Amino acid sequence: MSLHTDHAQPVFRALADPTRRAIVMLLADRDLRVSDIATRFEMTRPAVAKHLAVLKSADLIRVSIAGRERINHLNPAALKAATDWLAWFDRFWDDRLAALKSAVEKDA
Amino acid sequence: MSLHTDHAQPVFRALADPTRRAIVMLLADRDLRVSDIATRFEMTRPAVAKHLAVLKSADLIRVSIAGRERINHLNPAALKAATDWLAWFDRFWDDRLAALKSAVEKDA
DNA sequence: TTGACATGATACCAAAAGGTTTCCTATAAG
DNA sequence: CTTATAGGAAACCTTTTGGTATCATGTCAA
Repeated sequence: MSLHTDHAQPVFRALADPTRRAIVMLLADRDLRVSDIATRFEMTRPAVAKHLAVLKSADLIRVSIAGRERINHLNPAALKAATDWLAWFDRFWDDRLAALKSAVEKDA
Repeated sequence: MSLHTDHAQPVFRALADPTRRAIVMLLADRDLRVSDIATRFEMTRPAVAKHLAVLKSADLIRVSIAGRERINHLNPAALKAATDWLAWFDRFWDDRLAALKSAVEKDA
């Protein structure tokens, strides 16, 4: 299976931390600067900056520089790597497919 | 948003490790014992057992005991927590695509 | 030009994660 | 009964992770 070429690794790694998932959701709503994000969590700005670095390395966020400010915006397309990996298992828990499968097997 | 109640945490945490994702794929194919899995990786059985413990704690695998053997089988339904979290962003990049599309059309 | 602000960079720390080795127990098989 | 097999459990080690405090730098504004 081509899933063996594990390009989803950085994305799953990034999403493993609850703070980072919360940041992703924040950025889904609007673009934010590091310090904007930091005020919304009970942790220091450098801590948030580290989380952003992990998200960046997974290409989940992009940064545009405007003067002394760096605007972080979400790149939702990067989530596709994870979605694709998970989609491979759809056939297992889809009840309709399971029903169809047993029907087909019975028929055969 | 109800996603704030982060029940997806154990699943994302479990999927963050490439070995564990590989184990999940193995178990999608067939049920296996700990030592069966261990032979397929370049690590010891206790190491694999630890990975299985993480997967169990996310309810991604279930164990049935048969004599001295413990059969691990996948519980694909547990992946739904992660899939649902990611699905929240589907409409987001759908919107983006729509915006892109209209921009392109405007340009033409 | 002189601060104030936004952020990067570095050093450091404790805890968690991923492994290994070793040992113990329970069951199956000869 | 004795031995081999399956796997749990504990002790230990190293690297990574998530976080802090502190300092350096570039830019905007008075």
